[in-house]
Amino acid sequence: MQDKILLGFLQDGEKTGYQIKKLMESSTGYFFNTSLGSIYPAFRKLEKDGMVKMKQKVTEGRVKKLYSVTEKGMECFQTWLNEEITIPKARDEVLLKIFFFSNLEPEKRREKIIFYVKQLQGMIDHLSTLKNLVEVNTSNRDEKKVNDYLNKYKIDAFRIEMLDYGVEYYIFMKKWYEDFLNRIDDVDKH
Amino acid sequence: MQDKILLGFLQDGEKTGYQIKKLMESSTGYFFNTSLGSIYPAFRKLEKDGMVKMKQKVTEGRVKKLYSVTEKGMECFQTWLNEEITIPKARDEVLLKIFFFSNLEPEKRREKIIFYVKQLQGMIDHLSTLKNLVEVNTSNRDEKKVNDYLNKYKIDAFRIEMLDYGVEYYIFMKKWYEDFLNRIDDVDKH
DNA sequence: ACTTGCATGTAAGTCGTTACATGATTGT
DNA sequence: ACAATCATGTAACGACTTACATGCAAGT
Repeated sequence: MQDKILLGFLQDGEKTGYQIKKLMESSTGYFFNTSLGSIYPAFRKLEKDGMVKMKQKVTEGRVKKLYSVTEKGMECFQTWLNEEITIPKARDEVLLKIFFFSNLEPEKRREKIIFYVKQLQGMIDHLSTLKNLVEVNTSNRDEKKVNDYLNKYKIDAFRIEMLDYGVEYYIFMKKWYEDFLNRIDDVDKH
Repeated sequence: MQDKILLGFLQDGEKTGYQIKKLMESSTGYFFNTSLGSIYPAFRKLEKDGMVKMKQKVTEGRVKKLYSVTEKGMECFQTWLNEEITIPKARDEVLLKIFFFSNLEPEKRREKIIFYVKQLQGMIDHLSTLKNLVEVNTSNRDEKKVNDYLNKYKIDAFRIEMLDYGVEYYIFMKKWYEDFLNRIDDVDKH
């Protein structure tokens, strides 16, 4: 999957590993983010397999390794995009803790959930801000400015959709945990 | 995390690795499920670290290795349960594909989403059935039967909550993807 | 006789992280 | 001068999966 995200980010032109890391942080960050320590070796492997080609370039005294996707890499990426999509495992540690919540004192349970709801609110705020930022920058009358903005951050309709999904997802979770808190409060009052 | 789920399942008595695998399939399965190939080595490590102790028992000609949690294991599990809970990364491959959806033909995009929505419905049906099964079995007048049932599958209020979360979670996703489908249909009509 | 389920285990491989290491440039 | 950011890389480690390997018991 690591390799697919790299090929994906190279679809609109050559980039360095560091650049991709920065793009990831500002876009896929909330659901997918990989460390530089796994990006660089991944690029080496992709190059070995003929999926990407590397071009060294010296800019402002710095040696940069620009990677671009090859024909073979394009095919590989398309194949992956075309594969049937299946439900992934949630692998959510929070759910696991709640599954074992009977082993924790009632007070502590409440504490944990209240703290978690606060964190979820923070995430909602953060993603909403990002989404608003995009909306403000794209509602400008100056079409050139809008396009420059969209291009700089590689934003398209689907990437905005992913921001929307993030907001809605965390709103759902927050609501569920708030209701859950009410339910366990009722139980504990007995 | 692997080790924590094992310690968690041992909280209500000694079990074999195989038993835990079965319990996982019928309870945490939809959000957490590990293979036997990682359960057995994990138990060995836990034993080496003094978290669990093993007792060999011969039942019906079969040699079983029953693990039980030690004092140290109890502490370790409690510490884990008490740690502040933080938002985990979603790491959802589906989101990643949609992020790169502009590289796929509009028709294929629709196909993928329609297929995914069907799968989500299947998941909703599956978890709803499980939840109903629990509800039917616990609405019995015979209290002994109810307790036997709850005990057999190690069900408590929180484990039922986790089933509820699963149902609600997949309903949320299904709705979002259905709305998403309508939105991309509108865009493609231009 | 055969398949399914119970029960355990190992080996190879994939995937990813953190920590360490280096060094240049840019802003304060 | 100093910190932050740009830019790349390696080593050690952790977590987990699949495939392989074994063997008994129970049901059909």
